[in-house]
Amino acid sequence: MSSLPASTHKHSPPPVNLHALRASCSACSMHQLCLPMGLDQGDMQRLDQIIGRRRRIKRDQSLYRMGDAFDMLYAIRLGHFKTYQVNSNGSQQITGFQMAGELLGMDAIGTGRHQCEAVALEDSEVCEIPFSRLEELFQDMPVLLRQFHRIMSKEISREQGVMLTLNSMSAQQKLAAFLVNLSTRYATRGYSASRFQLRMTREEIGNYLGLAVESVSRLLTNFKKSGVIEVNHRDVELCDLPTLRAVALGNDPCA
Amino acid sequence: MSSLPASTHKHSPPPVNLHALRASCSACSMHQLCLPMGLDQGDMQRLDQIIGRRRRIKRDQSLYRMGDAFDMLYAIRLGHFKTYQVNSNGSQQITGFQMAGELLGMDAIGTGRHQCEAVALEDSEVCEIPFSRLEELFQDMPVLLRQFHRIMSKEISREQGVMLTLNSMSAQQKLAAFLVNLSTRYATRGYSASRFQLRMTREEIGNYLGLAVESVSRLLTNFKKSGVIEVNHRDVELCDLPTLRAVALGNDPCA
DNA sequence: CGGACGATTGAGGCCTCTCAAAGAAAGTGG
DNA sequence: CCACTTTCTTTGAGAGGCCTCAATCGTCCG
Repeated sequence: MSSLPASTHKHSPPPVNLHALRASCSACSMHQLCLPMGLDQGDMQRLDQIIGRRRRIKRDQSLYRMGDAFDMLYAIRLGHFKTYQVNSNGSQQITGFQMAGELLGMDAIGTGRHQCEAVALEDSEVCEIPFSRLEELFQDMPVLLRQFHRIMSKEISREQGVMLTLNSMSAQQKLAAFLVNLSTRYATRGYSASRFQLRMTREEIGNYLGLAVESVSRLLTNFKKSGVIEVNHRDVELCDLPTLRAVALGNDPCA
Repeated sequence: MSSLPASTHKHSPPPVNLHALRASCSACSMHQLCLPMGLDQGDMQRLDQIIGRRRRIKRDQSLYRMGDAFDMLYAIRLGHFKTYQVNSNGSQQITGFQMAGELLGMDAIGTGRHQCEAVALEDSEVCEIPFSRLEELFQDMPVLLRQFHRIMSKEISREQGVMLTLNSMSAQQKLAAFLVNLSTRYATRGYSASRFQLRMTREEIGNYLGLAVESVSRLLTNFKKSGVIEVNHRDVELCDLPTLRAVALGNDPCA
């Protein structure tokens, strides 16, 4: 970001035959989940025009770092990210795992600087959304503004849910809730609710949930032995989703 | 909210001599912290016009409940609130303590229903801000919109900070960080950073921080014995703020 | 004055962490 | 393609921080 002049928006529009390659919102499979949700064709094109480019982020690469100046929001087109804050000790605290269709960078609006760091969990792609230009669009496009508010509001709700999880659940409940949450989000995106790959390490899961790596590992093994899930490295199958949900709610059918 | 027809905005403007009583934004001591921050006189009056009334909420009374339809945001004029979600077990999880100048209800925008419950910790007053009318103002007042985004963004950041606190701090650190946080917020409002009253019970503090009441009590006693704080019931004095900050960061000068 | 609520203090137990080690997988360089 | 390193994961044993249970005390309020 800081390595580029702020002239991206001065690029002349690409020729029509390149339009598909440019990956417009209307062509994007995520547009029903993402910022353009609810926009008509015309408005979606206007949004497209301000989205500078799509950018590839390799695994383990940072999209932005703590303290970076805030210019852009990022919509994940493809792949997965984690966001984390850095503790006073220098250790990281993961605050969320984001997947395609989700927006990154909203926590930076308040101060103008990024409050956390976003790192790709696998090779990923994001759409860069210059925030000042987005603000201009807000003046003309109430539907877009409304959708933006919905997204920010839901992020607030999500974090409240995490607070509840962290504070009032046992380790077993936390992990069950985590798996159910992933399942739901994949289902929303048209993927299987019962089979998916974990994009993060056990350590990252533990960090997010406030558990030691060893606890995560042990709990996964326990779930496997109970027959609730099948797990092989990163591959997970939720064999008994109802039971897993029950565990997350604190009803332990094994006990 | 649901008990009133949505015709509040049809009220004719009050006579000028009642204007002061109506507690306009410009007359409010919180206007530099609250939604009207940065607005010029004219814009502030336009905002004033949509703010229906100020409403008194008695101690222990709900401002809104989980599942209530969302119409309004609320700006706290006076007093303190807690917000909490209700667990599957029926137990509550406090997600925040709010004081004058802070906005309540933002987590409801995403779904149109309140995701948590807000209860007054003492007799309080709020300004009711009809959200649909606020959205109309956004179209004409970019400065207001920007401030609104800043506020929402900061709420996201705040919750990320809480996640970090809950996950990676010892009980002692949590409580120290909690006291420092209150201190900072009171200082911002022109009150003493070192002497204030706790508006919440020990149990509510524990609930918020993920600690048992007994732990909170013990820790407060320890801090008192160490001479870092003075505490008498709800009255707290932070005698040694630097040390308290150090404790919050994980450096225990007593150890 | 008495009941309810909140706060404090003590004793004991459990859940989860820490420490330790080894196996498995993935990536690296020859 | 294989040896090597690094990273990730698993499993075991033990310790500790915080919770739970229980009782007492102080305060508020009807």
